[in-house]
Amino acid sequence: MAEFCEVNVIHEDILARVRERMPEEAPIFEVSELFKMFGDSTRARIICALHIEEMCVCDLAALLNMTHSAISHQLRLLKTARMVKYRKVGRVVYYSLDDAHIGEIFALAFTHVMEREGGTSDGA
Amino acid sequence: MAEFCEVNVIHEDILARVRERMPEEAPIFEVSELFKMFGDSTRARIICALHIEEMCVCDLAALLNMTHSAISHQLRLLKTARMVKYRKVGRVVYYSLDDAHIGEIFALAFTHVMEREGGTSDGA
DNA sequence: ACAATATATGAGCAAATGTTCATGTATTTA
DNA sequence: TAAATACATGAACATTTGCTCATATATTGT
Repeated sequence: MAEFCEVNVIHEDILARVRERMPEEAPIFEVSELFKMFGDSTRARIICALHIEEMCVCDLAALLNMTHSAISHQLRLLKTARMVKYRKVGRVVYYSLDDAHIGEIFALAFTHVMEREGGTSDGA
Repeated sequence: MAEFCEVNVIHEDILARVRERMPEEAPIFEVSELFKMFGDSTRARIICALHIEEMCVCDLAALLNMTHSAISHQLRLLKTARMVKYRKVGRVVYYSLDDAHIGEIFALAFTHVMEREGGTSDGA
């Protein structure tokens, strides 16, 4: 029974090297928050749609066959995560992707998934 | 009171165009499942570490300051999502990223986050 | 064979998440 | 001004998630 030294690291060398090159916790946390937004199929479909064209809440609801409320809640999250922007025309609010990177990241992941299992190469 | 037609689509033209180019639901679902794996800071840190070097459960637990059990549970999820692979040497199990794409996707998102708010450009 | 070690896993639990429902706000039209 | 429309949002609720704890399995060393 080791009563004093409970430090139980198998490979100190590996650990040292990884610690050296490991990024700060804060940016990793932010990246995971960004991915979290992609990580729900409703939001993923919204992003996918907005990657094609600017849309209003009503059209998104019709496209995804969901209530306006559900869409609106999700858009609020995407807005907070700075992934979508909007412009108001009268009482209609048009949403679009806030940054080209958002579409790129989604497209890269889509390609990965399609390559993984001989997909039908649908354009994303 | 419209009693018959409850179809309430604002922009039929936009909707038609988006429907035309929208990918199937199944692959979008898979992409969101993939992103879900990135969308937790513990898993994001694991992926980040394995992007640097192959590691065993014990070392990962030490690096991230978490229990072996927690790490093991997360590795099981990553394994199921085909994001990590492993090799056994005696009773030690070394994990590494299963596909180069995984690292690419993470790196791209990391870059996006760092560019967004003048980060310290830590290599991911 | 037995103890120690490295990892895996099921159950339980608190916290987070996504939807619905009801209601509020802003804008347009009659 | 009043009704209708497009959207936003708080509360409630069921589901999912991620951790801990206990226990199981496999491998090594004595």
